[in-house]
Amino acid sequence: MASGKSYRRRFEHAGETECCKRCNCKKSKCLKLYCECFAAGVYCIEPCSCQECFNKPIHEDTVLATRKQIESRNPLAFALKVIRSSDSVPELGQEESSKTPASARHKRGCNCKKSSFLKKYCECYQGGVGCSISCRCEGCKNAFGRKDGSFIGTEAELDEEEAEACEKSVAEKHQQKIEIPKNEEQRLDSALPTTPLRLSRQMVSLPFSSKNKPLRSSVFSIGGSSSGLYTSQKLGKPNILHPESKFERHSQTVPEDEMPEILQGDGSPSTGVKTASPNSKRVCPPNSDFGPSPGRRTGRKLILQSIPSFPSLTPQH
DNA sequence: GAGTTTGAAACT
DNA sequence: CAGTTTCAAACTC
Repeated sequence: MASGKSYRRRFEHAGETECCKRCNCKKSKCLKLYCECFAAGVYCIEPCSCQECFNKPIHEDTVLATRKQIESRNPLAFALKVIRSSDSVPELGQEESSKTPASARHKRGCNCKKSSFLKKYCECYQGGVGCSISCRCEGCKNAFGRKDGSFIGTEAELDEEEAEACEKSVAEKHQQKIEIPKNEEQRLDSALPTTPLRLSRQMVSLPFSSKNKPLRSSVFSIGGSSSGLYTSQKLGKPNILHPESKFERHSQTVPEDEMPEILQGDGSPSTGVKTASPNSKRVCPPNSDFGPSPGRRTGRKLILQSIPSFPSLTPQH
């Protein structure tokens, strides 16, 4: 019920974004990071409202080339936006749901000036992680951790001067409107202040520390990876990702039963399952239809390249 | 649904 | 590296 609704809300976005991304690009041709699909490493699909889209299997060459270019400039461009800190998850896979340490941090940090971490404009907010030193945000009200490292709860924040300033303008206007969404708040409640908004399971990144096997990517490829991932089989070595990024990738989120599209740039030749359908039309994961089943961890995200591992088998439940 | 706001990405 | 422009999402009305 109530929670269900909130959940839904959240998932509505998440669903679109993660499951079947639907962009509305008009000028970027979906070949820039502006495009959510492209940024996520997936091809645009029917639901997208983009125009002059080049982010399609048909233009694979272009897509991969562009990706390469972007990555050459910023290797982390396609990496997860949120990464985990070192002391994160000692053991996840068991019950991370309630204890996800939000040591996760936004990769590059945000530069918010007006949203004060209170709106989705903030990438940290979107990722549900705390701001870090890398952030240059002003008046940050991130409850999961401010850039200076203070994770204090809301109380302290409010007192902060900077927050005050910002808060003034913002809060004044929406006073009760903004603030962290209720459903999230609830979660926070029981969790540590640094707990991520909701990526408990969604973005959980697996620390490779675990013994998870390097994982058999075959599984993914077999399963249904056929969808829209960029598989670079054409480019001999599209392996855009270097060992370096591997780290990040490792911490990718765990694909749920339904994995949309994985970016397999790793180039595993063996897994050249790319577009399975002749039409290359990609459909959203079957059972999920973004359906936010309250009881299930809807978490499914696309994974870039090497898919890490799956904690055994979704012990969640 | 149209218009505004916002901050990342891209460009210079 | 910093400033500006471009862009599409988030948000508001």
